[in-house]
Amino acid sequence: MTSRRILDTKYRISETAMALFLKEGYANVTVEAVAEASSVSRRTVFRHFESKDELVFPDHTERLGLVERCLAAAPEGSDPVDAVITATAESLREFLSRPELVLRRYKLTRIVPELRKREVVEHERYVALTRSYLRDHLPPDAPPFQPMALAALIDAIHRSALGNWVRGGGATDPEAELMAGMEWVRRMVDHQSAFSTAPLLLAVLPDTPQTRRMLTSLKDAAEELP
Amino acid sequence: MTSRRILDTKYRISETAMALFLKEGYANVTVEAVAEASSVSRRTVFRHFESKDELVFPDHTERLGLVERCLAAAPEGSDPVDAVITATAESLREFLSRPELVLRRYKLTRIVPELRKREVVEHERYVALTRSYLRDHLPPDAPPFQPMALAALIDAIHRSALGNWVRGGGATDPEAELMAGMEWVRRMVDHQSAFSTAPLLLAVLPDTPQTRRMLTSLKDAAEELP
DNA sequence: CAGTCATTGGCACTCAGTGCCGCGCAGCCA
DNA sequence: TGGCTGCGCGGCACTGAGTGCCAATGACTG
Repeated sequence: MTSRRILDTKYRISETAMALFLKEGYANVTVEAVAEASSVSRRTVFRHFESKDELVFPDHTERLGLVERCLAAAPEGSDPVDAVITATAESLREFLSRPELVLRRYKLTRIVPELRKREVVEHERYVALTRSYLRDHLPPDAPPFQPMALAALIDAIHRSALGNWVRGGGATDPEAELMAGMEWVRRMVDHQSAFSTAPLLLAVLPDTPQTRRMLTSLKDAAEELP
Repeated sequence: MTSRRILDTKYRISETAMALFLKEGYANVTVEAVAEASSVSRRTVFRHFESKDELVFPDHTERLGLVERCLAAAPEGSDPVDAVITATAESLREFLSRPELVLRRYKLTRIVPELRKREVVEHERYVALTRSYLRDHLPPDAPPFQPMALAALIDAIHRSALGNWVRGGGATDPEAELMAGMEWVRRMVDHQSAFSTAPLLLAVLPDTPQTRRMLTSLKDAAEELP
């Protein structure tokens, strides 16, 4: 286990680094300068961070562990897609618990291509986790691309909700957006499986105002289902 | 326009580099060594490639241009999702036109984390392209996460098909897999939009052998539609 | 033949990242 | 109190990626 004291200095270094990057530009700030501003040696910076760009993502490995624990804690027989959705919601909550960090990071990643690349790689680590979980827990008769597709889909919605929140300066409700998106996913997956396995009963009706009204009530009723 | 002569030396350097990386290990090969083995100077290597890891992805910028042209060539009123699917299929075909490059790259990216990261970043450039296209061409009443979600989904299926092909040593039919996955996407999206906009007509029927048979024929008929 | 553009080579320089060693400062035991 | 141990840190030297600058070579044009 990593001690609290180490985590403190790690976050301290990260904060001074991000402040410097924002003020002077990422390329214009050497690791040496970060070390000086943080009152540590250059060698110590590289003990806490693998590389210069990681200075902007001090929380990521922690969050990855959180998601891993979430997935492992899911009950045995439960729906794997639900488990991934829950873990994603947890990850989003964790993100929102450090709003200043997320907002400053956003500013940096929009400006500095190097950091944007790193952000993409970090997200991939997270997607890889959920993907392998889905691979292990999805029914074996599912199409082979489903684990990869669903993991990418869920991550995209996660990023979209978080992105809208950050772009809006904190005005939106990202957890609600996430849940709305996840409903979309759930419904799509359910529709899919309904057509392949469940006993669906269909009929063609004349297109009259009456039948249209019936359709509308059916649609409304369907959307209110759990 | 880049001249053919430049492209030739570029690919020549890339090939000798990949051979060296496979033989001696990525970290053990300096750019200096690549330059020597390619009979060019170190400076020239860095004129053709931005960085050492780009040596393994000499075709990527080309392919990105291909996708861009494909999307731009899509007819005005056509379905944007179809346009993206077509462009993705084109990109896959382009991939398959260099099987040796793809297979060697796969070996490298599985072994070398650095190169895997770079691969992820390269894919993100492609997803960003389709995402922004979808953002511009999807109907404005679509959910805000749809561009991001669909782009991620389509790319995931693309990667899955290509990945299965590479892992299988060239045994599978990636274009068929791609199309199957895209059918899945299309059906999911259509179900979704059918429920929200199109005049769908539904009725509940008694669950009898007759109605079940009718359902089966309906389902088969629906799957044969373009 | 002179001039221009494109491609390359060579050189020097910055800086990220690593290995190694020694120091200081806890805590722990006698 | 004194010695022992382990962890976190600083200092230093070194490799190698990536860049800027200028000169040289070669092809193409008027």
